[in-house]
Amino acid sequence: MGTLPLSPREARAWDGYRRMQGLLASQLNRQLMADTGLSDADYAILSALLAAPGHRLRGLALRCEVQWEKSRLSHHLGRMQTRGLVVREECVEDSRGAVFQLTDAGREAVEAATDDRVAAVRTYLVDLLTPAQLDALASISDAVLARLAKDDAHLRAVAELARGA
Amino acid sequence: MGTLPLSPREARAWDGYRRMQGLLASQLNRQLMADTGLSDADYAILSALLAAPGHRLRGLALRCEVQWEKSRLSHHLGRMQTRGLVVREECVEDSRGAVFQLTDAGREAVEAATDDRVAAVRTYLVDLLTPAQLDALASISDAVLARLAKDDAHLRAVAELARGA
DNA sequence: CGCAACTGGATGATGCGTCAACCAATGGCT
DNA sequence: AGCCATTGGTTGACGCATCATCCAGTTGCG
Repeated sequence: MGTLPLSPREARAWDGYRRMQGLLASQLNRQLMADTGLSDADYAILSALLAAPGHRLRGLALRCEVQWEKSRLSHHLGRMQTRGLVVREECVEDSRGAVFQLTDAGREAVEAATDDRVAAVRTYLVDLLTPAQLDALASISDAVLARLAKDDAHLRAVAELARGA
Repeated sequence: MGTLPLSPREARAWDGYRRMQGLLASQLNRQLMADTGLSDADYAILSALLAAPGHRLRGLALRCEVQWEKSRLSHHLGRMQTRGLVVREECVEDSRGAVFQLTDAGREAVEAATDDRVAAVRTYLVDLLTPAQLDALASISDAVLARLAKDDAHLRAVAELARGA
C-alpha cells in the first residue's frame, strides 16, 4: 500500500490525540486509584456488574461489556476475588461457565468511586468541551468503532472461510 | 464537590471516547507488533531518537519527548538495549546523566515500522474523518492537554510553596 | 570551602496484560 | 448413540508500568 505521509492537518489531529490519550488515561487512572483504591480496570468490571440485574453477570456477558480478552478478564477477576470485591459461582445452564457476583464490599467500593470518576471525567474532559465538540467526539468515536467492528467482522468471515475450506 | 451526572450528550461522548480509546490503542499496538516486532512504546522511543540530531538524546530530553515517568523510561531503555536497538553512553556535561543513541539495527527497525504505523493510523483514524472532524479532534486535544498542563503547573506551584514554608 | 537540598537516573518488588496452551463441557452431525 | 469441532474459562510464562527507594553527581548558600 503506497502510504502517503500525514498532511499537517492530519498530523496535528493524530499528534494531539496521541498525547491527550496517554496523559488523560494516566491522569484518570491515577486519580481514581489514589482516591478510591480502585484501578480503571476494577472500575470497569465493578460498574458493569453493578448495572446488571442481581449484580451478577456471566463471564461471557461481562466480556462483551468491557471488551477484554478472555484471559485478561479471568486473571483480573481472580485478583478481584482475592480482594473480596467479587465472588465466582457455578453456572447452572452451562456447567463450564462461570457467574460473577458483586460482594457487598464490591458494591460499596463502586458506589463510593462513581462520584469521583464522574467528577474527574468532567474536570478533564466533558466540562472542557462545547456541545459541538461533545457531538464531534461522539461522531468520531462512532466512525472509528465502526471501522474496528468491520475488521472484527472480517476476521470472523475469514474464520468462516477457513472452516469452509 | 456536588457532581451532577453526565447528560445524555455528555455520556454519549464519554462512552464513545472510552470505547474507541481502548480498542484503537490495542489495535494499533497489536498491528505494529505483529508486523514489525516493535511495540507502541518502542516506536515512541525510537522515533524520538530518529528525529534527534545524531540519533542521540539525553535521557531527560527523551523523557520530555515521550512524557513518561523516569523509571518507566529507564526500564524500557534497559530492555531495548539488550535487544540491541539502542546504546547507552556517558554524558559529558553532567556525569550523572545518560545519553542514548540509536543503533543501526534500531534505525532500520524504526524506518521499517514507520510506513506501517502511518498506514494503520490512516486506516483506523485519520482516513475515517472529515477535515472538520480532524480539526475538532485537534481542538479537543488542545483543550484537554491545556487542562492537564494546568494541573501540572499547579502541582509545581504547590511544591514551590512547600519549599517556601 | 563545606554542607544540605536537589536532580538524573537505576533498581527491585509487585500487579497488570498478552500470548499460547490447555481442559472440560457442549452441540451438531451422521 | 458416538464422534469431533467449538466454546467458556483457566493457567503459566513473560514483558511491561508503577511505586518507593536509593545513589551519585551537582548546585546553591552560608
